[in-house]
Amino acid sequence: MAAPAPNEAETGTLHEQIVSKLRAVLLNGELADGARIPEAQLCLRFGISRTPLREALKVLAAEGFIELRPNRGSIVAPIDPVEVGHLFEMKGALEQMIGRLAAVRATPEDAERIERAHAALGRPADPAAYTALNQDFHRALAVATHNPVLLQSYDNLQKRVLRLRFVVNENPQRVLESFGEHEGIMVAFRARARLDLAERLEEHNRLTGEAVMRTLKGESA
Amino acid sequence: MAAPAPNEAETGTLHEQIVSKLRAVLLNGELADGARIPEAQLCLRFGISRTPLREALKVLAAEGFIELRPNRGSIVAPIDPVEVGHLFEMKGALEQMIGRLAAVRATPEDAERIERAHAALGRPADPAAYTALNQDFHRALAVATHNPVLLQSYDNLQKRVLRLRFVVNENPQRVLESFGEHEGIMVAFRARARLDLAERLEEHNRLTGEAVMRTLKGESA
DNA sequence: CGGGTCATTTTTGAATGCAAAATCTCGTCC
DNA sequence: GGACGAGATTTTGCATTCAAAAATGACCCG
Repeated sequence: MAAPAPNEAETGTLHEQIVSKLRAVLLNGELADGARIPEAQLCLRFGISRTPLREALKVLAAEGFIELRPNRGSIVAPIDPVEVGHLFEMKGALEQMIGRLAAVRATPEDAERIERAHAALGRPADPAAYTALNQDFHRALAVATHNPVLLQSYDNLQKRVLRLRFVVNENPQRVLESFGEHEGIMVAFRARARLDLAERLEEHNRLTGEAVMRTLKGESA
Repeated sequence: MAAPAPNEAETGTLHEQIVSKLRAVLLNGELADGARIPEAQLCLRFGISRTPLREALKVLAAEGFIELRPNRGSIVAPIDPVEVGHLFEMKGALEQMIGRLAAVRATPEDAERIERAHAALGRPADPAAYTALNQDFHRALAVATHNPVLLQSYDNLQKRVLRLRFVVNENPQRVLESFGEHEGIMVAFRARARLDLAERLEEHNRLTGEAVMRTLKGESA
């Protein structure tokens, strides 16, 4: 109940709602990686016909969550370790930018949201909750840049990374390390030290990415 | 005939082709900023029915080229100076990343493409061609990062910026300055000086953005 | 019993149809 | 002359339908 943050609200056009719901289905891991998308079933479930559902599928495909195979239906985009590396690399660039901008632009309200998200993360409940709270925290920093173009791109990357949690279970050792890094990030943020914050965020992202990549490689081997 | 580079090829699924063609219509300035999208007309022109066209519209809306107004049709996304600032800011982060990565990862073939694109830009033909050649040049650098996630995001930003050329005619003074900056970029690239290249690309982008913003403000005033 | 072929069923992609909403038209009144 | 509003017209959004492609599986033959 604490963290409804990264989910889109029930608002907006019907089309947007369908896109959100469909994305949620993918992010909840209801459909295995590489699984066929059950169009008919989802239509039933959402109470709509195929036309609007397929519109949503095309959007999600453009966002990288789904793969469209001509005449052979859509599948949940399979996780490709090479692509995961690229995702984290790209996210690194955004994290740096977030650090530089958030330090300068965060309003008192932003700062409060960030502090709260960090505090919530400080008392880790179950591992499943950790991932969500962690994303809330980082997203709060992204919001503080007040750049919606950046935020949209960041959200997309975060969600694509979020899918990985079903194939690489969170590494407890890495989670512990994260807490220390988060503290450092907060120190830099509170001091509004832009370059320091940027560097810490970038490094935190890099370390997380490396841990994920190691696990990915380990599990495939 | 020289520069077919940034346009998607005639390949891919039918859906992708429709998206490309539609994007081309928008980028060619056939439809004024804020104009209603003539669904029926485009269906005729592309020889398709409304269903696949509307799928493409949703994708372009998600990419930021179109605005969907419930029950009131889609319009060409109006140019908002604030958003333009955000676009350039975001692009700045990517340019930096491109500099750092391209310097290290460019293959000899990449280098050759970059040199050619730069040479083509060196002998400026008409102003319309300049914008396209300029984008080719910068895109060649982005390609040299060998990161498709980055490239896709970069392409999207470039295209959104490209639309501006119909509202802010290229400033000759600024174009001249660009040549110098491009030379500097090439020097850094040939030396594979990652930080120098990153900084030059970032600055070049910033200066371009500032020039565009000045023109935008001037014209609205 | 395994492999391969052809008919059947299912699924996909796109055109068409239909109800609801918005827009336009034109006559009326102030 | 211009503002208003009822009715016709167009446009939108979605459901439905239809042809073509792929998946299934029944059958045959070696």
